[in-house]
Amino acid sequence: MKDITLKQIADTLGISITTVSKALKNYPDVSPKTKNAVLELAKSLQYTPNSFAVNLRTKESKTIGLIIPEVVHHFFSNVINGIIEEAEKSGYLVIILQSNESLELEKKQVELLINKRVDGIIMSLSNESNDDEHIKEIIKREIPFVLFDKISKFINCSKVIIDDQKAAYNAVEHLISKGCKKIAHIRGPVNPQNAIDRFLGYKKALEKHNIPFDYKLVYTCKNVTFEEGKEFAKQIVKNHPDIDGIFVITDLVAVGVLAFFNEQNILVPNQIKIIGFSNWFMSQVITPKLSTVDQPSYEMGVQSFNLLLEEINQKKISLDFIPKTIELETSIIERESTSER
Amino acid sequence: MKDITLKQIADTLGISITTVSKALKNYPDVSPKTKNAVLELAKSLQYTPNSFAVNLRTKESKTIGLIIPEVVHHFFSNVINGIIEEAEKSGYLVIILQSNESLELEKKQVELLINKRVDGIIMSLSNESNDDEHIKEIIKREIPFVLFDKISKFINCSKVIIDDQKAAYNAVEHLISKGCKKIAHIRGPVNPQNAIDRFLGYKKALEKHNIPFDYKLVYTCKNVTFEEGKEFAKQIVKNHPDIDGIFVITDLVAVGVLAFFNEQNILVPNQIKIIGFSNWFMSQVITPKLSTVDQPSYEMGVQSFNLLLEEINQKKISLDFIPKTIELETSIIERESTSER
DNA sequence: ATATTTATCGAAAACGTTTTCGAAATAACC
DNA sequence: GGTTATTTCGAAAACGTTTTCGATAAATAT
Repeated sequence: MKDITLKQIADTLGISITTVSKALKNYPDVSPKTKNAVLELAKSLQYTPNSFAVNLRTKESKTIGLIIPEVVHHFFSNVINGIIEEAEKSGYLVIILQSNESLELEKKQVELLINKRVDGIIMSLSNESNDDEHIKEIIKREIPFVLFDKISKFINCSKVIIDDQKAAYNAVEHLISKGCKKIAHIRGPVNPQNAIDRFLGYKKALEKHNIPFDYKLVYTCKNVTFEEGKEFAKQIVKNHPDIDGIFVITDLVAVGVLAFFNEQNILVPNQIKIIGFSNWFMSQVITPKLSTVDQPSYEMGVQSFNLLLEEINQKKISLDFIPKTIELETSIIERESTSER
Repeated sequence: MKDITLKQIADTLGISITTVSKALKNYPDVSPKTKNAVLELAKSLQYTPNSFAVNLRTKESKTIGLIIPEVVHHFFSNVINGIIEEAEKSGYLVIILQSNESLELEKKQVELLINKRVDGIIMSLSNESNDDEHIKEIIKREIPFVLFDKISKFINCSKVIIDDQKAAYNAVEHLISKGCKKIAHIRGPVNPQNAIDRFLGYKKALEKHNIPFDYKLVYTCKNVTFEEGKEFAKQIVKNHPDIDGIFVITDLVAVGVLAFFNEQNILVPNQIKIIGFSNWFMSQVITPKLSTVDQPSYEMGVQSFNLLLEEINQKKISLDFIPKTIELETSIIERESTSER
């Protein structure tokens, strides 16, 4: 059961490898008769070109790499979905690697992909990551490169993002419009840009509506987990029993907050209103249903791939490619956790 | 910014490509002096072998393919996680493709991976899939192949599974031990083996405890969604108000059931007890906390890859490989939804 | 008729590596 | 001294494709 090669087709047909190759690729300089003969034989033999040889010859593998903090995550798994499906439309396959939010591991994964010689890399930075050496290496080697969601402002490359600051601003303003006077913020880790921006949006909304900012009302997640949500909720009611609204960095943590309030029979939205971020599927399933900011995760995947593809194709022609940034729209989804009463 | 090749190292050192290659691969027939020179230069030039050329020459790509019904799924995303991490330990990368529960798409994905000449394929069958042509093609081509979770009994290949029938039996017996007398089953689609086995386990447990089996108490999911869970819960209370226990094919659907009961103020576990399957993270977060069957998803990924690796290595030596089946343990996780009252 | 265009083909180089096998040089032996 | 082992190296083939470019034959034009 050996693989069929051009040579075998050429030999059985008594023609050259060149002609066979040309026939299969529809070159104009092969007669209809021989072309048909080749096509027929190739089909009956189930010939498929040896991709290893094609890769070597064409210097591309029709494979891209994707590095994300974690696969088991409602947001990222939806992005994966978008990337995989969009890539397949253009004949690209996707290799997925995780950084587990570790800079060290992220570096290793980048190295793996570079050595693998993927045609491009899509990435969302780990919490520890900024414009480090491994990223510079990607840029230096002129490997098509797109960042999404968790980006760094200092990296000059194509990006797919949302306006985290504006989205957060809107979320907090939503709380205010529902009558909240004292609003806490459970924010993401200190480093990632999106956590910073959401925090800034929170602060800005307070200022805008003349609510004094109090850094004691800001709680900072380390691992962004359900458990952290529960823990911070506990601290919030203990330290600031008069708080009537919380803006939470992401739905998973917000669900933790809700879980604690449910246990303690603290009424949401009556006593405290909660708004999350990212519109996780589960947030409309729990009680009370969680208000949130919709972040188009699947669409982010689609756009990220298309941006990468553009760069791949552009760089085949000329190396001077101007990075582009696509900003996707978000929207407030109002549910029970912020209803008026 | 051209890639470094063996030839360049050879030329600058005034030696042959052969010797450079040997030095890098630690062949015994190269003197310590030249070896060091090569190693040093290679390092300073950041040489990495061109994987396209290596693939062509060695006929392997250190890449495997993974086909699953869907990425955005608590069970499968955990399996992905296990496979990716385990594969990386052995220097393998993973290409992920989805079948979206469609046989047609699954066939296409298999074809893509075969043409890509991956070193092996790990797969969980779509609901529509049995022992079809595309699977036979994998076997015929002697591509290392592992099925996990959603398998077919008629395919002779390595497998990683759980004993669905036994697990379901235990789940239903758990309900009975908690006092349930009339137990409904929301089952998976008709075709998949695991849905069949779980149904059989349900039936067996009833028989064993002298509870008459009534096919009217079996509800069959089409899409296995949250919404279906809600809908079936509605039907159940309407058609059989005296039911006091439900065994649900998977946690997501069971959460739907709980959501409906919450809305209707039907008390769980007091009026009806519920047990799910697969131990989704969310099931311990909702109210009431869902009892379930723990299915080791991450471990399934790890074992699947290791089985595949075994087959890959074995087939390098000799083509007659005897498929192996690994059966992983499950356990009942008792939470609020089946507590005594 | 010859000159020129057009249609059809194939030789050969190239992509970068791995590995076999033989050659050369050196060391060891009697 | 010559013979045999040992060490160290490199030529060359092979993996299977793509593409350039030149060659031949046929068709058209002059």
